Amino acid sequence: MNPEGILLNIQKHVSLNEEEKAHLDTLFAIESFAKQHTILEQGRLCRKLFYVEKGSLRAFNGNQYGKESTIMFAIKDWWITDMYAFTNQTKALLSIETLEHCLLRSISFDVLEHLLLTMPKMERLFRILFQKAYVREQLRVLDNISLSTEERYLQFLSKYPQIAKKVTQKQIASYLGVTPEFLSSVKRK
Amino acid sequence: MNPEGILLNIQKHVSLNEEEKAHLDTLFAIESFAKQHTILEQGRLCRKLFYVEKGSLRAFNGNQYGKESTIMFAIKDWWITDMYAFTNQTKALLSIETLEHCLLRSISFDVLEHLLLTMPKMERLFRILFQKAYVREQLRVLDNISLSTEERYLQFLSKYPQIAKKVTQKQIASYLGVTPEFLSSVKRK
DNA sequence: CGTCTATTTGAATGTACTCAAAAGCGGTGG
DNA sequence: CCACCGCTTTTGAGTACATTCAAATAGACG
Repeated sequence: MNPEGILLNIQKHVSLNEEEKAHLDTLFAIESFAKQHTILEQGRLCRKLFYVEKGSLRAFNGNQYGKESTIMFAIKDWWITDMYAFTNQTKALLSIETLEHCLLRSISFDVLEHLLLTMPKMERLFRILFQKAYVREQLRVLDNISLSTEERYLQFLSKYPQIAKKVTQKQIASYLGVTPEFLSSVKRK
Repeated sequence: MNPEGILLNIQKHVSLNEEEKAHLDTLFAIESFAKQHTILEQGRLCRKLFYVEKGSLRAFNGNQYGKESTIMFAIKDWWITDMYAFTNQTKALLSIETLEHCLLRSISFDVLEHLLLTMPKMERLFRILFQKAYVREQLRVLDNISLSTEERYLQFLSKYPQIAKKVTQKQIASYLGVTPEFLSSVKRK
């Protein structure tokens, strides 16, 4: 059991005894992926929820013209999946790719559903995580509808400096919802 | 106990026995507000979470120049608060006002926290609600960064036809993040 | 009926995109 | 270690999208 990994992170929100830790450790599979690997492809069934122990990823939607919109980045200690498709067990709206070598923990929909029903602490954990995730997305919506591109860019840099270091300008542009050319001209300002 | 109200809605997600229903019914206060009443004012402490039994509301952020950005509307069976400020028990980023006469059920932060700790079914309920809310906001972010104003307007109409009937053009514009003048010209198309 | 606000319209300006091309940069192979 | 390749980033010109401001029109409400 990695003392720096998923178990320690879970314990930031709920307490676990040794038995529970051992049990959870068996439920989350360990998966390792090379840089530039697509772990979920848009259109496919989304079966797993991932926790990032090492590395970084990007979730994005591609439209019919090839334009990509980045929904989220994930780095160490973040959870990532296409939550819409995972929740409804339907075709993914998003693709998720590694930006570097990644060490992930994964849990399938069925195993998670069973875990939630049998371990109230996990309902609490995910209630807390989803509550924070909801607040985060709502604040991003507020940024999107109320701030200028320049303000949103600066906000992104100050809010996620660790992510900003790992991703390209083009990927940040697709997260902000502008073209790379325009983001470049905003920086020039 | 209103058979059409909050208890029935909760039971769409978790089962409740008579005792639990009676208990919950006492925890959610009944509040009635006139049209155009501000139930939460930006800058004030956000103490309560509301459930809408009747009526409709709007949550919005006003900036220093008086420009308003609408974060959400709520109609019958929706929950509403400034979730950021409620979660952290800090000053509200949002104001919430009634759009018509409203009948609400409310629960304070402290009572809810205690309820979550003592009644696992409520952790499950709110886990489910926050999960859906997270997905909804994430899809809205995707719309915001990937669609044109016209597409987002049509999406809003088809996704929330009941809301569209109750709100002004100006309020829809502030939800989409454009000026009322521009929304008007988009409709003219 | 009169007042207040929402909606529409239009002109002028600023913001953002498209397309094309040049410049920068990292990785790979010779 | 250097040269080349592919991709990212920058730059610029032309066009489309969106805002501001002002004024006219339409609707809602007391």
